[in-house]
Formats: sequence, structure tokens, C-alpha cells
Amino acid sequence: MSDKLFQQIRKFIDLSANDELVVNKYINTLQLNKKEFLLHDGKVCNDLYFVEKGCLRMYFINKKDSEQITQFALDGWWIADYMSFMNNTPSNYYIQSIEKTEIVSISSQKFDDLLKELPHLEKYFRIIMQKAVAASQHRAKLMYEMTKEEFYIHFSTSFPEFMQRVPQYMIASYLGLTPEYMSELRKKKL
Amino acid sequence: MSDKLFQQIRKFIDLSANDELVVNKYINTLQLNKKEFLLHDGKVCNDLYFVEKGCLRMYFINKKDSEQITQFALDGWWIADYMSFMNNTPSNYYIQSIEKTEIVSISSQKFDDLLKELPHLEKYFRIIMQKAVAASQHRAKLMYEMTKEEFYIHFSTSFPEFMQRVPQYMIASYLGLTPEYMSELRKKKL
DNA sequence: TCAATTTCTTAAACCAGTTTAATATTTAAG
DNA sequence: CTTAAATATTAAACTGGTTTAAGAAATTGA
Repeated sequence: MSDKLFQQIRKFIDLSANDELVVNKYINTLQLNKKEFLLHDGKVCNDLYFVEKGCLRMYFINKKDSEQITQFALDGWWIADYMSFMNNTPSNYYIQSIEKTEIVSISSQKFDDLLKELPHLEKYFRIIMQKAVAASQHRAKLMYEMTKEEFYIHFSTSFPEFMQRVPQYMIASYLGLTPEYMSELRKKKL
Repeated sequence: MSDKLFQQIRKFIDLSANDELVVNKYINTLQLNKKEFLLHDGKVCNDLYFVEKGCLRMYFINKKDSEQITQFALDGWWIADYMSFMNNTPSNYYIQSIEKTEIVSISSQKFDDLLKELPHLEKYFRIIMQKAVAASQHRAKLMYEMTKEEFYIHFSTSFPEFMQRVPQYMIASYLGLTPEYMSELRKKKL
């Protein structure tokens, strides 16, 4: 249920059995069917979400009325619209499950309360956020440096399983390609 | 000297006068002339940098042997190659001053020591990192959504002073434009 | 002050990737 | 099992932005 979360926390800080009980007071576990929404455009992103098992996507509706995916989240990953979460402002994003998914969520208020009750958890969240910044710096570098074809090749080489698991048009969206161009690149690659 | 840093910290947490003395034990203040380097490709990014006054840029050398800027840092901003900092691996980036700049730096080791001695500082750094993630999510959204022309207009409208302060070719680099195209857009805009 | 270097501008030829418009294949629902 | 809906493929016309190649203007250093 929240095994993966506690496992991950213990990679960075000590967490006693009693601490674990405290954390459980504040978090929520959820089972999602495919295509269930956690967040809608126009609503405040009031929770942080941790994926225990499954896959989420975060997307917005662009000017041409189509879905533009900016992020996926797999097992062990946190996901949220952090701007909305921190400023309590309406989000421009949707967060939706791509398949059956188990998550842990914690609301903004409970997050504050938890960190007051267990301040050493601040270190875990600081590290997680640092890793997220590192990952986004890395991704920005790739996007500046590579053509879209190169980025596709890099991505499909790095995450072959993911490529099978998620609809191709979603991967195209995430990579900033049209589905048509993606088909062309797939053909080329064989 | 580190006024801006302490000012910023106090926006998020309480920091006593004594705490401030402790922090001063761990940090380093530096004056940089224009074009001085803080980080070279191939070296480990062993410090976090905070800009008290001035402007830094972070860039890498791309496949065509030209400089690709991925980030600027102005007064009140932290900057580092976080992947290199956290993993103690050689960086692919340079960090350089664009003008005379005052910074505060803290090495990886001292960062750990400081947080052990003043654990409530973890909250400050967690918040700063969350804000950085929020900013990178926002920027990714803009880049997916806007043409380069639109992005240029958005940026020059949002940061008119910055546009005057920094060489145009650097802004072009950061926006992912060629200097030639940028000239064209500037002409169009008049 | 002058020469060297850097930065900015100009414009035509070029192209990575998109748009448009189907068609084919696969998946989901009843 | 059949139909509807969703996903993937195909290809030609199109375009936002780059490359190439100067020349002009501004800044820097001695």
C-alpha cells in the first residue's frame, strides 16, 4: 500500500516504526482505474501525489485544443503542479492515470502538519526536490542539444519498456512531436 | 555582505542572530569580475551558489562547438548543476559571471554540516527547491505551447530590463533562437 | 586614440518538422 | 461477435526557423 514510499524515505533518512504510524495519519492511499483524474484545469492542485504502482500523466490543453503532455510519473515518483500547490492558485493542468494506478496523496495542509510533527522529514522532501531540479536541468539540456529525431531515439533507447506500455501518441506529445512524424521515425528505425 | 541571503531565509523560517553566526561559519562570499568562471565542464560542481548582486549564466558547449545557455541567475537566485552536486560527478556545464557579481557559495560538505547543525534550515532549502521545480514546470509549459517568436515576445515583455542588461546573443541562446532570427524578430517588433 | 574583437544586422537558400487529409489497424463497448 | 471509437500510418504541400555568408556597428584593450 505505501510500501514503496516508506522504502524510498528510508533510503534518505531514518524512519522509526512509530514515525511510520505518524506519517500514515496524514497520507491517503488511492486506487485509480485507467483514465481517472486527480486534477482538473481550473482547480487548485491541493495535493502532492506519489505513485506506488502504475503511471500518471500531467498535461494541459493547448491553443489548438489538443492535449500537450509535459510529464509522466511512474512507480516511486512524486507529481504535482507545484506552482498551484504552493500558491494555492488554480492549475492549468490535468493529472490523469494512464493505466490502473495506486497512489499516495497528501494535502497541502496535512503536508505542513506532518512536517511540523516530524521535522526530519524535511530532509527527505528537500532531497526529492533537488533530484527533480537535477532531472529537469538534464531534460532541458537534451531538448536544447538534440533534434527531435535524436531525442526520440535517445528516449526510446533509454526507456524501451515504457515505449511499449504507453500509447505512441502520448509519447509523441511528451517529446513534442506530431504523431505523424513519430510514425515516420518509427518506420525509419526498423 | 550576505544580506540578501539572510533576508530571503527569514521570509520562510525563523533565523536567530546566533543562527546567522553559525551560517556564516559555513558560507563563503565572493566578488567576481565580468566573465569569471565558477564552474568548468569536466569539474565537479561542488558548491551551491547564491547571487547577492549581479548576474550569472550556466551553459554547455554543444555539438557545433557553440555555447548553449540553459539558465541565468539574478539577485536572490540559487544556481548549480544539481546532478553533479548531488552525485559528485563531473559536470557538463560552465557557470560564469556576465557582469561584476557578488555571490555566496557553500560546498557540498559544508552544506551537509550546516544542515546537521541547523536542521530547521532544511525547510528553507526544501521550499527553494520546490519553487525551482515550479519554475521549471512553468518554463516547460511555455516552451511546449509557444512558437519561438511568441516565446521571444513573452520574454521581452516580461523582463524588459533584463533585455537591456544582457547581450542579445545570450538571450537568443537561452531562448533557443539563432542571433540572426532574433535580429529579425527585434526588427519586426519596432 | 586606434586596432582588434565582439556583437548585431541583413538576406537568400535550405530543411526539420508540421499540417492537411485520408486510410488502415487495434481496442473497447454493448 | 459486431460496431464504434481510438490509435497508428501514409504522403504531399507547407512553414517556422536555421544555415550560410557577408557587412555594419559597438565595445574593449593597449
